[in-house]
Amino acid sequence: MPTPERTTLAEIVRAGRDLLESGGPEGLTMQAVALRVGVRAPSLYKRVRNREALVALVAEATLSELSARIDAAAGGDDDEPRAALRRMARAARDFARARPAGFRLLFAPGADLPFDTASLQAASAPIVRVAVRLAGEEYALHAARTFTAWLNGFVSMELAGAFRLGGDVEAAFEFGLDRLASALGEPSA
Amino acid sequence: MPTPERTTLAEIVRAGRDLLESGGPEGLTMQAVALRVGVRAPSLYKRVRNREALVALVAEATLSELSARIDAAAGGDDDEPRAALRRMARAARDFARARPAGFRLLFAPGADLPFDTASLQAASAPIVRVAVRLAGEEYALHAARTFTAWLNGFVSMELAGAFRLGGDVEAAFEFGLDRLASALGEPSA
DNA sequence: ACCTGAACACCGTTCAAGT
DNA sequence: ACCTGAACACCGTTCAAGT
Repeated sequence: MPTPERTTLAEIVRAGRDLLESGGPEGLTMQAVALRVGVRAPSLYKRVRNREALVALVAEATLSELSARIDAAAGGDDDEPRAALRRMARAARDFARARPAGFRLLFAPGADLPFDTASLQAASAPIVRVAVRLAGEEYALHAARTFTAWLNGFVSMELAGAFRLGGDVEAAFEFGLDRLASALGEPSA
Repeated sequence: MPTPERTTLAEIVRAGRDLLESGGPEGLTMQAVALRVGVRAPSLYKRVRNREALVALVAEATLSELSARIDAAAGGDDDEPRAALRRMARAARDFARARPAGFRLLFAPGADLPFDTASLQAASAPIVRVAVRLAGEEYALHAARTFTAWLNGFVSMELAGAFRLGGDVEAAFEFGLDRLASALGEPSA
């Protein structure tokens, strides 16, 4: 005798994301997720292999949202590359502030969350595209990695509260953005 | 009737660091730590408030070791600043590879591990010192933050396995190092 | 075919009782 | 003064039994 489905995978992932933001990683329990979607914990295992797999799905959903925001900020290909870089950096930083726990999950996995290579590629694509225009084909990947590393590092440290020596953090962000944009565009020394 | 101490805080923290590296964050359990130092789990609470406090101590010990390595790599004040920057970056990257789980703990805390501001200051000091020589007093802090953000971001992404678009990751590291050193030394645009 | 209560292993933490 | 077993609350996960 079939029983009607009382929830969906999408609903479960959404509940996971909400719980992650409101209660951190340790707030993301199977019981809390189950409660939110109106089911008992054992039922979750019909849709998801285990908690780790659910966390991976949450990470992937977060990455794809970040990816979409960066993409939207990238602008057209006729745009000034430095302006595009600035918009993408702001978009990523704003996203990290809106979803700090989700952002942390992305590049700071407990063990190593293997997100899909395709998702990672989609997220990098707009950055690589701007890097091509800025640094040229040959150095585009290096330039994109340098920019992404700086951006991810800056935002992570900001979220972790690691900037505590005084000074204007906002100005430091602008400084880094300016200098990187210049540096990436120059011919190699 | 006093009982002789069967372990010490230092021993407990060491056990915590070892377990973190061998089994990740979830391998760092109170029971495993207790077993290693030859005591039962409840006894740990004589030296440590709870697991979270122990993790904070592990993070702080890791930060201070990283700090020492960067300091050792900084070299004398008569040295070429770009060479010093390169040595410090290598030292940090080597450290992250030797203690990946510990490194992850530093800037990717579950909630927000509040490490001691003094430790943070000690860790930044050699970088700020080189930044002064490279960028001048006025922009030293901005420059140090830009460099640290890039370094931390690059190493974190490397550890997380986020560089998967092909290309030479080693060369990307050198590229970033070169371009940053140049960019930070230039007068502001 | 999905859902559930019951059960199990495991973990963090407290506490009264030992020495 | 430190250490311990026992106990409690909580979590992830499995599974037989319900519909």
